Amino acid sequence: MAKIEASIPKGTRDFAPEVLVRREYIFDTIKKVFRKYGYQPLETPAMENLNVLTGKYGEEGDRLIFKILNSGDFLSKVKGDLGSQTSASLTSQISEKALRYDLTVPFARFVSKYHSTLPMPFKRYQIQPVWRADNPQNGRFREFFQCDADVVGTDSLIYEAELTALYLETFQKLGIRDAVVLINNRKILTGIAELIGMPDKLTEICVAIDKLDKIGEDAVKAEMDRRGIEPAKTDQIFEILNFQGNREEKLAYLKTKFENCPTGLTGVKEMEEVFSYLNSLLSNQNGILFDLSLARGLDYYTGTIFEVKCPSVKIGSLGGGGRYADLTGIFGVKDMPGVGISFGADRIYLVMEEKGLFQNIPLESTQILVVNFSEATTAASLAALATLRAANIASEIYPTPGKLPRQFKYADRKNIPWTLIIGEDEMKSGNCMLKNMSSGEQSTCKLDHVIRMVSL
RNA sequence: GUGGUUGUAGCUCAGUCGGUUAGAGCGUCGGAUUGUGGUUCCGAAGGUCGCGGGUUCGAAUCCCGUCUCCCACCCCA
Repeated sequence: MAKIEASIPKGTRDFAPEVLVRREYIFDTIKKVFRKYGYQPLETPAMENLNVLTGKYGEEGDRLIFKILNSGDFLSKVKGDLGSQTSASLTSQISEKALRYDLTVPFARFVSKYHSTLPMPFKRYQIQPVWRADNPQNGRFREFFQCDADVVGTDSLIYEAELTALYLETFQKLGIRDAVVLINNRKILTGIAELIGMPDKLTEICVAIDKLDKIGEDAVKAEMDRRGIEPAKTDQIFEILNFQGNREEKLAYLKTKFENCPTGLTGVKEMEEVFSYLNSLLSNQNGILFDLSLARGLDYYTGTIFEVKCPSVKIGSLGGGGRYADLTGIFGVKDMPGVGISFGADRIYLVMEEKGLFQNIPLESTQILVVNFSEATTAASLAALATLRAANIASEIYPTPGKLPRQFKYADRKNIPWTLIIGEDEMKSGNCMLKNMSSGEQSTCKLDHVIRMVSL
């Protein structure tokens, strides 16, 4: 039989046990905080109908959606001559399903389908993989996990403050102490676009200034020029973006700028409201930064926008989110505003690894390895194993009798902290021997003493 | 999707100008060691040199294609 290469698709990963233990620690931490803030779990299918996904992420986004071929002889159903098709016309005929690209659109679909039966406002969290046909890079994969929390059915800005607090608490719990939550408001950016007389260029402006911290002011200005924004207007934009001051000073400055700009003023007022809630909710707000240059590329955001950065590690953002005025309109359900955030678990992992934050997470799963001393003692060892498991102690037995060194090595490899030996001598006296694998100390005792020792 | 880069044992990497049987360390396995591992010593296994084609008397080495890794762009977590 021909040998098949044991490779996996580009940008995907196997998660070995020692990696997965750490990933699960991240997911568990996030999940616990989500629940503590009142968010309920949701899962949706890996695949969605293609028309649910297309057009939601811009032209670039459509290109990055993984499509699934129809079943059966899909080519025979193509209308007209195969050779004269474009990729787009062919795709729509041979594919009607695709892998989900994010968790927000499937959530919107879910809410649209079940809104009449859901408690409103509906708060859900969702931790599942998503797929993008992007080229991999550091911290970028084709299959990766998103951890989203959203609340829909309300435009209360209390949730903006709540999600900010949720972000900070989670990163504190994970040990990423220098994580910074950047906050801005799309209406302020809209105001700026109106101020310079180019409201139709909002998306271009956002895409360009979103790169500010990555490529610098000069490069952003050059990009704005390419995108059809005159240098004089760009200078006007930067005059506002570069304003130095604390929250209150920034807001006061913007108010004077937006004197004749209702949209911009609304943005300022929303920020004021969010900050007032935050003042009640959080005593320490060091990790929150009102950043006028925060823009975010996605166009469905209409109000507050968030992004989490870790300044000490060279990697993209660790999370992001924002408020959207209309989540479900495309599915025919009106008046469903919402706000949500997302954690990038894969990048959080890389940051924690780089900072050495996994040291304190125990790698072991099994607590006791029961040594399989000899054929004569296997039965007694199995009985002890059953007792340990009945006492809720994670334990396992070595499969083949004999060769103590090999059994100890196995315990080492799996980071098992204790071994339990029942040899001929112990069996006769009705005892067992418990060995601490890191200190090497061992003592003979009764099994129920072992249970007490290890349960400590 | 565009451009650059990388690929040799399970892992990290040598391999000269194209030349006989492709090496090392670590790891694995066996033994020293039939009641004690993480130390030591001895020994062994393990390779379609990413894959496919081409040039050549001869290719890990040169050429083309392709896949993958990493990097940049686009975009994003």
